[in-house]
Amino acid sequence: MKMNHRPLPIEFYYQPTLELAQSLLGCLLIHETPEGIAAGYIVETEAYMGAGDRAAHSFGNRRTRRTEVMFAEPGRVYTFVMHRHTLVNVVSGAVEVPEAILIRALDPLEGLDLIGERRAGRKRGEWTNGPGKLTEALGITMEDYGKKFTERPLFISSGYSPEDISSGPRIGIENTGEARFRPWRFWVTGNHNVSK
DNA sequence: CTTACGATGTCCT
DNA sequence: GGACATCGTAAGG
Repeated sequence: MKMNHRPLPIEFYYQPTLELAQSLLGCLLIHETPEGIAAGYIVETEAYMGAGDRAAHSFGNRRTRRTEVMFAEPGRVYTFVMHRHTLVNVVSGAVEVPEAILIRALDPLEGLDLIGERRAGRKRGEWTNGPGKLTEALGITMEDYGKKFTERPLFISSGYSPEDISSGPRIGIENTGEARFRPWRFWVTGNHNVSK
C-alpha cells in the first residue's frame, strides 16, 4: 500500500483550466503531517473561470486578501473557509488570470486509520465525499493558503487514468445567474465518493 | 466597529 | 427536503 509518491511538476498546471480540472481526476492528493500521511484519489472537481464567471470569488477581477493567490501562477493552494469548513482549490490560469479548481471529493487510499480518526463518528462512505469533508480528512487548513502543490507536505501526484469522465452544473451556486448552468463540474463516472 | 453572507455539513422529519 | 450552526471575509459607516 505504501507507495513512493512524488509531486507532479509545475508544467502539469500549465494547461487550460477546463482541461486541468479533468486531468486532476484520478490524481492523488497527499498531505504529510506530524500525525502521519493521508491521501486519496481526486474523483470530483469544479472549475471557477475567473473574471467572467459570476460564481467565482474573483469575478470582475475582484482582488482581496482572500482572492490574492488566485492571481498567482498555477499550482498554488487556495484555501478558504465556508461556514466552519475549509475548502481547497488548485490555482490555475496564468499569472494575473484568477482561475481555480475546487477539489470536491476523494477516494481514500492511504492513512485510512488517520482519516477515520479525523472523521470520527462518520461512516466510511462519508469520509471524503464533499469539499469540506475531505479537508478535514486530510488535515488541510488555512495554514496551507498560498503553498505549492508541487512541494511537500501538501502535494499532488499522478494516480490512475479514469475510464470515463462525466460533467454537469456546479453545486451550491444557485444565486449566480447564468453561471449556475455552466457544466464546469467534473467527476469520475460511477464513482460512489462523488458528493451529493 | 458593525453587519451580512456564503463554492457546506449534519441532523431532523 | 428543510432548518440551522457558526465564522472568516468583505464592505460600508
